[in-house]
Amino acid sequence: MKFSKATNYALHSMLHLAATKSNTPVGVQVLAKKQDISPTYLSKILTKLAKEGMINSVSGANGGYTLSHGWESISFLDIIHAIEGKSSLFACYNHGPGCPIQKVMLNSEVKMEEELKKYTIADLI
Amino acid sequence: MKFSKATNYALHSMLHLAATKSNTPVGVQVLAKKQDISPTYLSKILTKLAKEGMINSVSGANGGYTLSHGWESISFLDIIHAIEGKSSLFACYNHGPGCPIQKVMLNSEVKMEEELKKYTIADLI
DNA sequence: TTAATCACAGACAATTAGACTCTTTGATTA
DNA sequence: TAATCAAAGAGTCTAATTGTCTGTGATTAA
Repeated sequence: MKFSKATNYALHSMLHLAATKSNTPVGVQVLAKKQDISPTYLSKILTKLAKEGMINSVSGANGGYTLSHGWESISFLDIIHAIEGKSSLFACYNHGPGCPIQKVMLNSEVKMEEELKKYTIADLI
Repeated sequence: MKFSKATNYALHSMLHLAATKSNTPVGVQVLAKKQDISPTYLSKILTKLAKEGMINSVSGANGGYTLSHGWESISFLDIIHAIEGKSSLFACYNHGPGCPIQKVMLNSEVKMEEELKKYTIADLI
């Protein structure tokens, strides 16, 4: 029961891109070096964000990644969902539908998600 | 990023014990059969709960487990912590101390924990 | 008192998820 | 046209999860 490191890398990459005022793309090497991981691995993580339309990838020499239009409204929850998926954190196996334990667990999970929805990367700049 | 199955088994075992009105101990076989897992495995999970003082183990013939005195005040969070540990869900690796991302993550986690603290097994009876 | 029942502990095994690396491919542009 | 880049696939290594099997010692019902 932990957030994955990939989620950490994704959030920090987004923060880096947001802190970069200019619109010139930031290469995966730069982002990877700062986080001390391999470019190929980070590339995979960023591809997930790109598929969700949160960032744009620019191919070619001096290419890299830029934030997509409307990035200011991307929440923490959006980024987390892009990396970890959207399925709920708790599953009841034996009890049938309407499990009272699951109700409590889901309700608690929603409280966390509500909070994660409130914050955007833009709030940290 | 999922709660473990062990947590599910622990919560359901607690619910079963609480729903058993009599004070006679419930054997691990009974609890395991209902949840369709092996008694030895469930025994390991229940031992964790016993070490935290949430349940009592009764050895000998017709032994088993009973809820400990004061079980009504045991929260969902207590049970989850007993199984999953108490460390936080998110860790920042590269950024130094005072990472703004971590602040948001921890804050959100606290919201979930506050909710899990509100509910007890007794609330489900 | 003896045999059954139980908790408990430790060793072991299988499966899955996490955290990567390596290599190739294909697009873009300096 | 050669360098630079993203993207995709296969493969690897490790750790955690999810168990099972076996043995030991305590307790008690018969």
